[in-house]
Amino acid sequence: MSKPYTADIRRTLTLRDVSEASGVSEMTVSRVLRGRGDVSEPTRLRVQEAARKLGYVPNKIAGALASQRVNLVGVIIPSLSNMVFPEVLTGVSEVLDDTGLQPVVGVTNYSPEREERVLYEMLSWRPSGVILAGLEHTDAARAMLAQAGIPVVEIMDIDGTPVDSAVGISHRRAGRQMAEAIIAAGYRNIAFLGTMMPYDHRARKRLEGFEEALSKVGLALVDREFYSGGSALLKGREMTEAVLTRNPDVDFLYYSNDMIGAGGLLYCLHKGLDVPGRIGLAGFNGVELLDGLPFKLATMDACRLEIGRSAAEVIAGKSQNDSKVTELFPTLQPGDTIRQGKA
Amino acid sequence: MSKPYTADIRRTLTLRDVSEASGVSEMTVSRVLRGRGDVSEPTRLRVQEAARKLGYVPNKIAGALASQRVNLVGVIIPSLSNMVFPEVLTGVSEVLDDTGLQPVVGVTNYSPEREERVLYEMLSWRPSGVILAGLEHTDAARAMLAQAGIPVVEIMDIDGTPVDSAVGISHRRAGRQMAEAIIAAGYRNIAFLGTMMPYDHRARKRLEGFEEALSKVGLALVDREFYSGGSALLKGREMTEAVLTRNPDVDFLYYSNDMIGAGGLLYCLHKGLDVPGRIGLAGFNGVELLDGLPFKLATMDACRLEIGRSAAEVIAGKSQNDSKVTELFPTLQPGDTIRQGKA
DNA sequence: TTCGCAGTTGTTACCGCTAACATAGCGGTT
DNA sequence: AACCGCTATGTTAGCGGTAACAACTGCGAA
Repeated sequence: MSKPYTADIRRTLTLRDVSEASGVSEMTVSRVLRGRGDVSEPTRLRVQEAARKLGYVPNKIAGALASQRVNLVGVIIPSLSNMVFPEVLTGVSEVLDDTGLQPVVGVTNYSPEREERVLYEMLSWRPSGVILAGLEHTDAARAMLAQAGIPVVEIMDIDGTPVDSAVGISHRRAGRQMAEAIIAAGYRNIAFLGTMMPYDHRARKRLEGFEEALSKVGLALVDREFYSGGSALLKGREMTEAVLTRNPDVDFLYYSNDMIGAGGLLYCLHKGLDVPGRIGLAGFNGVELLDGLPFKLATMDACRLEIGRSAAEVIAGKSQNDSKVTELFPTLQPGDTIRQGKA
Repeated sequence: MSKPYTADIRRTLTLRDVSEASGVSEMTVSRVLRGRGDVSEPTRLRVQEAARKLGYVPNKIAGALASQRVNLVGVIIPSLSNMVFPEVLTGVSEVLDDTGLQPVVGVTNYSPEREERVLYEMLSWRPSGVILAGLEHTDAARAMLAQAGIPVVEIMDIDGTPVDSAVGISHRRAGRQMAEAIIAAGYRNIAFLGTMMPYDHRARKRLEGFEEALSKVGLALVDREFYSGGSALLKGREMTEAVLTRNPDVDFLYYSNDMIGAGGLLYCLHKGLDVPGRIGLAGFNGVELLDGLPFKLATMDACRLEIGRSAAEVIAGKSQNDSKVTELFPTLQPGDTIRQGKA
């Protein structure tokens, strides 16, 4: 294998090269390149021209060390294949874009140990702030966050105590709300279908809230089914089949996310079941992705974009919110899969 | 808003703190924390204990500056909401995980200017390598890459000349292959439905290859329809309706990606059209996401995971491949939407 | 003339860490 | 005893920038 990189003749460019090429001191070059004022127009142009011609790219490592300033914001999320986190990232980027801050993404795959490692790695770059999903972390991770001396925003969830500040929704409340809507619509034989991930605390909290609301009116889940891995759409289909075979009289299916819910919906439609008359369905998230489905699945949006935006605002110090916890309120979208009048 | 961060009393910890706490020189602490040998067992333990107790997190900025070594690899991709790039990232991570290298992701939104900015930003952190999607970049971006003196891998596409090395598939060939399969199956009135993104060069190349193969047998596209933005599933449905209304005799729909293809498929099924007898469909990518659909859409997988892996191997210097261009070969998955025997 | 002052440019001393080399300690040879 | 070679640890000099301050310029005011 050829390795031209180390053999490269020319050293890497430094301020000194630009300085020599333009006949001013390194300091002046530095000032020009950072857009600090107090540099005369002709000098500025000469320096810019020289930098451009040489193809100089500043060394932020040196810059950060000297200035004790790093324009990075760590964003730690469980997964990228979920569609919800990319959307959060979009919100974060939108806000950070005009602050000079840059998000750096780390992925944990829902593993607390991996989260700890990713966090350690990130903090070792001394970012200006950290945004991370969830309120549940290892003790070591919490300690690092507390020690770091930078703003920390825990996102998605507010049912718990943040290290510093939090932006999110109450998943417990979301589960409760959905249960109430389902009960109000007259469904009684309700099943839950969800992920098996022990570390998806938010799904767990939704289920807890859901069951709490059921028990308040003397109901309990008729069945529950869990999965892990694989294509969500397919799994939703399979799980739904399993539940309906086991319990043919189930009249509502509550899914832990929209993708498996969509799989279940396709299955029900395929089987010719009367949706939402004979059976109702609901998911969670409000993924735009599914807008093309023949039926709209009942869901609750998780305020993903807004969470990203708010979190970034807190980091950027733009937040007008004084409180350490920002609660957002998802709206229930009944779609076409919860019947409207009481049965 | 409260800002406890700057007001924090304790300075940030440095090697010196650990050094004092453990009674050895900073250099020895540095050696212990980096796992360099030549440190006696008792010293090592003492230092580790001190570091742990203080909650010391090394400063990689200083470390990188001193050692001229940065364990970061820039990965620049057009989008995260596409599901194909997260999968590439998975492949990259898998390989980098046991090399001590860390991917850092940048997103361009298919904008060359943004790509240039993101690249500049990344190079200013002096990464050990760069992986970026596509072979088309601004002149400035190419110049930076060439100057950087680090391995550069352009991924996804190999129809062109890479700055350094490339790993991907030939989208032109992929388009051609699909056209040949469609022609062989006896379809003749073929329409194309795709994205309007002027900078999605890979979709463009697939279409070019596709049309080339059509014209080779004296055929031409009967219709074409483009979209941008919105829910892919929904757009697929709408575009398909538009095409079939305009040209009721179209007997094959070639989509630039699986999501809009799935939308189209759902539309056709909903309309009760005979698929694949009366009309055939095909997409591109092989997204596992769609596995739960009632019909399997014909597609070609883009070797996403493998592309990520190979690219990372090149960066890590693990590639056994001597050549600068690694071509992967997608396989055509006929699914249920191309009829098998010739009509 | 002398001074002050704003605007511009240069000088110096680090930032926190590591490469490279220096040194100390120690048992074994000759 | 002098010397060797080894390992474990310390010392020194930066890495490439920037903060803070110093210095120089020209010009109007006193």
